[in-house]
Amino acid sequence: MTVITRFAPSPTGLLHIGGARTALYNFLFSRHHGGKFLLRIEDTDRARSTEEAVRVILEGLEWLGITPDEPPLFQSTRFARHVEVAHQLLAAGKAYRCYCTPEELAEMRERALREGRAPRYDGRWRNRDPSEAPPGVAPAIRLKAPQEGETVVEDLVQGTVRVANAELDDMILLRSDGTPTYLHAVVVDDHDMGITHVIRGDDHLTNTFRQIQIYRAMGWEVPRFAHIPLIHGADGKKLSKRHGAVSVLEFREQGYLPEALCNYLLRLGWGHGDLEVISREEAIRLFDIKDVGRAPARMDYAKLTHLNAVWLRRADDERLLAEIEARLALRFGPLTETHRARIRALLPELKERAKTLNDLAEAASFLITRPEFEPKAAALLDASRRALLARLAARLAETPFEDRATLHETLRQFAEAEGLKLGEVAQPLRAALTGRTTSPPIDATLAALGREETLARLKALPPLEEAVETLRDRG
RNA sequence: GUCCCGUUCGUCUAGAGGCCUAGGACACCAGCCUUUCACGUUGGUAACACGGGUUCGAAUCCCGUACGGGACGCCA
Repeated sequence: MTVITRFAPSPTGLLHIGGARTALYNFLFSRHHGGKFLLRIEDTDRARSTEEAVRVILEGLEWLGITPDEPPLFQSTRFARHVEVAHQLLAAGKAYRCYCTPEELAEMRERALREGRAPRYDGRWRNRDPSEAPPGVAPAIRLKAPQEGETVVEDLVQGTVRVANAELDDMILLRSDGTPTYLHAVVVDDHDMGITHVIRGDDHLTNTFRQIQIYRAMGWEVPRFAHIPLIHGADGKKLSKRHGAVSVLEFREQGYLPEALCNYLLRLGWGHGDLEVISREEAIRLFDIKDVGRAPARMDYAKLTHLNAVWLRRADDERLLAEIEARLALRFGPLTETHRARIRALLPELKERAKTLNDLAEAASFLITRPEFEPKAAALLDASRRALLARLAARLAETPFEDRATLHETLRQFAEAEGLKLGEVAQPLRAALTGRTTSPPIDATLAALGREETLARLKALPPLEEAVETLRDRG
């Protein structure tokens, strides 16, 4: 049997990391078993569904590399089929029309709650004769669910979960306005799509019992289920639109790499020994739904960021260059080939130091624009250091810049001649060239910037007394 | 309220009765490396929710308690 899984988000909000992880697990599971992964957009709630949300889901999945094997199916297009199945059930005597009014149901619920019972439909139309139907009332169609025995889910994650059928009431299949309910539509679609494994959030676990009853009533094969725990926010509360649920696209904007986010999401609720850094290929090879934990996990940005730094260091330089360029161009306009060459030259050093693409772009910015000086850097550029740098400039004017080792040696000899330690030369130089007190190694920085630009910056050092004063005033 | 699920360092997890003096990762602290910052590296702080069983032996099995989560809709 070919494994077919699906991700079935409703386009009423964002694609947040909880949804993204569900999609990832479905994807990995199907790939691990050489099967298919499908996408179904559950847009039956027309009032709340938006095209924008659909776009965000599609774009988010695309970015994460979790793409379906077939074009997405929109649930709203399946309306007629949902109705058809409900009527089949009706004709087979496995469903019935219920003429209860909303007021009646509300009262039923209230009384149950008051008497400490679970709020359930009491089945008052289950066995009534259709001739008793009140005139002018449009009926809902309810499933004639078994009342005795129990319904069991052999869940791949949760294990065997059973509930007494007496706990379940007769669910509505078709509303009185003729539209299908979610629970019914999902079953019909999953069946028609040939879904073999339903992997979803464990907030659906208790829905599963009712869904199984529909499969049974139709005589359909019941798929395997795997209910994975929800992801909670950093504060341990459920992720919701109002509460820490950010779109996966925001992670992209913040400079996270899709492979890092996937790696993080994979490890959130799943583990394989001591493995932490896991590629897509390894994930496909190792992923087993049985290894998914049962407790909800919390989002931890620090770990995500760490993983991002790991993947950043492994990333291809040209790809990173494109990402940096896209970000810097927003601030400084199009880059020139000279700029690109500088970034390329320093990239191996820059990527060691960055946690996100945004960090990386920021750290590279001095290569394409004259720096603004941080107070601590400005403080390094007092009169005597400026004189020192002027003497150094004369030496650098005669030094080839192609080779880091040569530059390093030049600096070392210069420092020695001045009776200084290397750092006492390197720090003012770094400050003058980058405007900061931290940067990649000074020889690499010089080499990337080139002789012409280096000398120009040393010559054109702006007066920075003001900054120095400010720093002094602050203590 | 009823039903369902869960509970190992701050966080993510390893752990399928003896391999556990409970391992790894992030974060944190200290040291080393060093031209700054990172990287790297060495070490450290830190957990089996609680109470009863079962067993020669329990983080692992059973029961209860507490706490957390989810579901109970003519929402999805």
